[in-house]
Amino acid sequence: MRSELTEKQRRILDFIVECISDQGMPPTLREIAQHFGMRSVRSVQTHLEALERKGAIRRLIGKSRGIEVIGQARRRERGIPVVGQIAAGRPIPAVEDVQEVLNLDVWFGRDERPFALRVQGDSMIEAGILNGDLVIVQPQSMVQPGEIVVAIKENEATVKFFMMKENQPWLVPANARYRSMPLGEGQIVGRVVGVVRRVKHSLHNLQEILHRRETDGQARSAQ
Amino acid sequence: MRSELTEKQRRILDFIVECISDQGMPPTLREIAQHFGMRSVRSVQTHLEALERKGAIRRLIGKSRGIEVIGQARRRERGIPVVGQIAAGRPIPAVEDVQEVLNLDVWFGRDERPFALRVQGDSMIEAGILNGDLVIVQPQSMVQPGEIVVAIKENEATVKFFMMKENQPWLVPANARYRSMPLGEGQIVGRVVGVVRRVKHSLHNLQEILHRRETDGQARSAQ
DNA sequence: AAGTATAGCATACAAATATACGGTTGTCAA
DNA sequence: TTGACAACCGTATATTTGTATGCTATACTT
Repeated sequence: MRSELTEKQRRILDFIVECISDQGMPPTLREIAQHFGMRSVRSVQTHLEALERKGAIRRLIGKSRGIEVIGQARRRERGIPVVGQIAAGRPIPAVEDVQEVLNLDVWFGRDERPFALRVQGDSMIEAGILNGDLVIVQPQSMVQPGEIVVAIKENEATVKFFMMKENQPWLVPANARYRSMPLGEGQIVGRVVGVVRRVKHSLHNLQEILHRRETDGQARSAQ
Repeated sequence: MRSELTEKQRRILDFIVECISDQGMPPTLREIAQHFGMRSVRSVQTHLEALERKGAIRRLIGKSRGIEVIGQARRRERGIPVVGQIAAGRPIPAVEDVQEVLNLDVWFGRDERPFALRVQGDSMIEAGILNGDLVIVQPQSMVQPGEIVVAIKENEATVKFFMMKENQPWLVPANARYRSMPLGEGQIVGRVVGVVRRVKHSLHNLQEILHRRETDGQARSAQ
């Protein structure tokens, strides 16, 4: 759909999105004309008509700044495009096809008020949850076995797998160096629906992995 | 600052924020008047003047819909609160102290146009990047050893650790079952600055971890 | 050759919109 | 009482803005 757009039309659409993003509202026709050095509103008109015809925007008739960008890049002004393919040989990674726009609000249904919790420790490392990660928690008291949950036990919040053992609820870490424990008096706070991590640069991670591999290799050759 | 606002002024400010959030642009004076059943724009004028005087908004003179909401609650309409402590014994997990508001845009400086890429395979599993995860990629051609990078090699995008070996760039997986490979003709697309995962519910993960632990335990007792 | 889409120009006009000036009615503190 | 607000109404005016017409030129398709 967006591929049908002309270069000019695409640039105008980008400008509209940029305006919404930067100054909080769509531009007027004249602001668009001015930005592109056009001396006539008519030019902008035809472009907007084309954009509307191609389904890229919707226009609120009569309203000032009545331009609404349709599609994924809709109202949430900023998002990170999720690409399906990136092509080699392009100057800057050319976004081949934008599959969706990454946005936390949309991802984790914002309606039910989730919250984020910073993970301390490596008890869930085998589930891909590292020390320092943020887990997105959906508050709920009922959870299913196999779900990753946040529970409060002895006044401390912990992230663990949830499972039933002998009809009793248990909290199971994803790290062989930790032990499972019964939920007991603890209470389920919610279910982990997402993980967000900001990757920090440190040689440490790589070195640790290489080291582990070496020792692993030695162990194998020793056997 | 907001506490100085009148009830009416606060409601008008809320309406403005709501408009920006819902229809993507601030309201006109008349839209505000209509919403509150006022029959004169003048009333809205005085309210906006008061709001501006009290520092809640800024006005772009002459511009239609030229209202800009100032302050934290500005344009980032929605975010997920990151909590430091959640308390036991509260009806709904009481957010004790909100440390920050999770927002992808803020987290991964949006200015430099990062994009997201869905990871296929488990070659980075030891770095906590699982199959299906989204990695946030900051486009750049120069990277440091130890950084997780996205590279294109043989027309395929891969996520790997980057390192120098014998003065040559190498791509190193975080999974002992995969092999390192020289970058060779491949090219660096960018650096992984973040990981975002939507946790799917499946017993599989837990079962796999429990199974691994069992076999691990047997191996230990065998030694 | 005719039609259609793109990309411009210029101009006119009506509707939308912000702004300005003046007035009324309360409340509250000095 | 006076003064300073808050919260309204009404009206007038200038500006902004969307919409409507008409024109030129190029490229492409049928």
